[in-house]
Amino acid sequence: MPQMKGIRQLAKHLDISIGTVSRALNGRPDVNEETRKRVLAAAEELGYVANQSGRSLRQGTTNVIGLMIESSKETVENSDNFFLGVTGGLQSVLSRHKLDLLMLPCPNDEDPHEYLKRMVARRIVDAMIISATQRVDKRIDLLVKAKIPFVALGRSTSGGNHTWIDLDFEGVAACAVDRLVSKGHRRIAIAAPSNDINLGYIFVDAYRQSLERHGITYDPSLVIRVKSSEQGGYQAGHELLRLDSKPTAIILIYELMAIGLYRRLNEAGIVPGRDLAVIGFREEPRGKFLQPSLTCFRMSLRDLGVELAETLLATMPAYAEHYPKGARNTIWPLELAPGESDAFSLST
Amino acid sequence: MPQMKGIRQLAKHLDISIGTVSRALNGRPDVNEETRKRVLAAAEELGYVANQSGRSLRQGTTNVIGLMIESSKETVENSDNFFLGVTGGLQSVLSRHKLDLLMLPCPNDEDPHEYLKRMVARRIVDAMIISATQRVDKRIDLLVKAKIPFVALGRSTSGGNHTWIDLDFEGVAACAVDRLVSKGHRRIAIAAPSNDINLGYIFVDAYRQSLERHGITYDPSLVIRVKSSEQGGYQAGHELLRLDSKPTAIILIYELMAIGLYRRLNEAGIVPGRDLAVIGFREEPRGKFLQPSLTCFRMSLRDLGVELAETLLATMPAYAEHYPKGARNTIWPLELAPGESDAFSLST
DNA sequence: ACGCTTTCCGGAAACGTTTTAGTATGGCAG
DNA sequence: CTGCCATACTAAAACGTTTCCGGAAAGCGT
Repeated sequence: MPQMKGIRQLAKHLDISIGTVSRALNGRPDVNEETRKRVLAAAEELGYVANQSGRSLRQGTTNVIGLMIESSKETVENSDNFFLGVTGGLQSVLSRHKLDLLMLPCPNDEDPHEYLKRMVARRIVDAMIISATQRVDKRIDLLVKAKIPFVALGRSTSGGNHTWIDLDFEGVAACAVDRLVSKGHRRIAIAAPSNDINLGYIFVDAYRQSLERHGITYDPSLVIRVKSSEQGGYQAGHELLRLDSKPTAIILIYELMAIGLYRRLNEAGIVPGRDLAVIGFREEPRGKFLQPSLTCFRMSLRDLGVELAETLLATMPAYAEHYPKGARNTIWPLELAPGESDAFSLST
Repeated sequence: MPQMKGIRQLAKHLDISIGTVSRALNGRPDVNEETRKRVLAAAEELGYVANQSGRSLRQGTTNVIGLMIESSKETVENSDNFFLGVTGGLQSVLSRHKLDLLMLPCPNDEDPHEYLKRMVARRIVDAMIISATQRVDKRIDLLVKAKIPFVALGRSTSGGNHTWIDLDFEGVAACAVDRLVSKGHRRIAIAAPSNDINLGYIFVDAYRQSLERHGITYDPSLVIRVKSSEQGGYQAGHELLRLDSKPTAIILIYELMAIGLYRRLNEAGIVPGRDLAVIGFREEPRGKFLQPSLTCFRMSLRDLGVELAETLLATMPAYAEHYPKGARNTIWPLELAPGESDAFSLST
C-alpha cells in the first residue's frame, strides 16, 4: 500500500463504505466495536490521516487556534521570549482537546487589521488570541462581527465587553510607588513609551493614583516619554538629569530602557541603587543581567498561557461546558523580584 | 449585503457564472477585462475572500509556509527573539508571492516527529522550514518521503542531501580561538551544551581544529559539558576553577551561560577581562548587558530570514524559476562584536 | 456566404471529507 | 404472524472552490 489517496482507499481496502470508516475514526456511536477496531488498525498501518481541507470544508471547523503576534522591530526587542513562553502553557491545555496552536505573525509592513481579516476569511482557525491590543482596536470589531471566539491579550475599549486578559499594571505601579515612598522618596519619575500602546496610559494613570494616595501631587514633568528601547532609556536618563528639581527615583516601563539609563547615569557618575533608586517592569530576559541588578517584576509565562487557553475555551461553545468561567476579564498579577537598583533610601 | 455565503452569492449578485467569477479573481487570461473589473469591485465591496478550505481542497495547495519551532524551556530561554526576528525577513520575501507564514510550535511534551507528521498529513502547508535539527533527524526523512519542499535550519546527516542553512560555527570558533591565541592564550577552555544538539559537536570540533592549526594540542579536560543555561554557566565556572592547570580563557557556546559564569567568577574574586578572557557566542539579547560587556558574535536575524525564504522558494517547483539558487547548503556568517570581557592578554 | 480562429462565458465535474437519510437484519412483544 | 425498535451499515448529498470542456458570438480572410 504505497499511496494513501484518502478515505476512499482505506474503505476499499477494508471493504466497507466510506461513511462507516469516517464514523469509526471520529468515534461516532453507531458503529460496531469490532469494525471500529479494524478501521483504526488499518488507518494506523497505512498511515492515514484525514485531509484537513476536506474535513473543514464539510464541517466548517479546523481544530486550530490562532495566536496573532507582531514581528515589528519593537516587538522583537521587547517581547523576546514572551510568546514562546506563553505557547507552552497554551498548548498544555489545548492539546487536551486535540486542538493545535498556530502562530500567525503579522508582517510588519502590513496593517494588522487587514492581515487578521485575511486570516479570518481563510477560515483556517476556529478561534483567535490577539495580542498587543490598542486602546481602540479594529481587530476586535472584526472578530466580533465575524463571530469568531477570541481572547485579547491586553484590555481595550473596542467592541463592547469582549473577553480579555491583561497584566496588572495598576498593581505593579502601586507596588513600585509604595516601595519607593516607603524608602522616603517623594519625587519619583517614570519613563513611559511615547507611542500609542495602551500600556503606557494605564501605567501612568496608576502611577499617578498611587502617588496621590500617598498625598504626593502628580508632577507631569516627571513623566518622561521616550521610545521603548535602549536609546529611549538613555534619553530618559538625559531628560532626568536636565530637570531643575531632580527626582530621587525612577520607574521604567520597559526593562530594555534600563541599559540605556544605566549608561547615561554612568556618564554622569551616578550609581543606580546608591544615588538614584531604579525599578523596572518585567524581569525577563535582561533585568537581572544588569549590574547592579534591577529591581523589577516577574511572572510565569507558562501560567499566563494556561489562563489564556482556559479563558478562550470558555468562549467557545463547543468547549465551554468544561470551562464555566465567570469572569470574562482577568488581571494577571506579577510578583516583585527585588534587586539592588532601588537600594537608595532617603529614610534615616 | 450582510452575509457573504460564498462565490455563489457573488456570482448571483453580478449575474454571471461562478466559473467566470473564479477566473476573474484568480487573474486567468480568458476573461474580459471589463468583467474582471466588475468582479473585483464587487468582491471588494462585499468583502468576499475565497474560503481556503474549498480552495485548497480543489487545487491541493494552501499558499502557506510553515515554520516549525519548539517551545521547550531551553528553547525559550536561549532562542529568545530569534524566531520573531527571523520571521520579519521571511515574510518580506514570502509576501511578495502572496504566501503566508505560519509558525507551528511543537508542544514540548510531544515528539517533534509525531507533531510534524500530523501537521503534514493535515496538508495545511505547502512547504516547511524546520529548526533545531538534530544530527539524525527523522523529520527530514518524513518530509522527503511526503515530497514536501523544505529547508532545515541546522545541518543534518539525515535524508540524503537536503537543503539546509546553518550558522557558521566553524568560523565563529576559529575567530574566537584566533583572537585568543593572538593575545597569547594557550589554554583555552570551552563550555559546550551537554545535550545532543548538533551545534555542540560542530562547535567543539571546529574549536579543536582551530587549536591544532595553531599547534596547540587539544585537551579534552578543557571541554566543559554543562547545561545551556545560567546554572550551566555557573557550573562551568565551578569546573573551571577546579582544574589543576587553569585555563586563561574560555569560550561560551550560549551567551546565557555568561551570567552564571560571571557570578561564579565573582565569588572567586576573578574579574572577566582582567583575570580571564571570556568570549561568548550570540550577542542578542543579553550579551551586551553584562558588566564587563561580553565579546561575542552578531548577525542580522532579518537577513537570515530573507536567505531562508529565498532558499525555500528555490526548492518549490512553482516558484523555483525566480530563485535559481545553485547552492543548496548555506553557511551563515556572524560578525565579531568586540566587548571588554576578552581584554585580558598574555602578550607583552 | 463560408469556414476559421479568437474571445469570452456557462455548465458541470472534481477535490476528500462528514453527515443525513434510508435500508437490511434480527430480536422481541403483542 | 405482524408490528416495532435497535443496531450497523450503505448510498448519496453537501461543503466552496477551481478547472476542464464545450459553445456562442464576433472578427477576419477568402
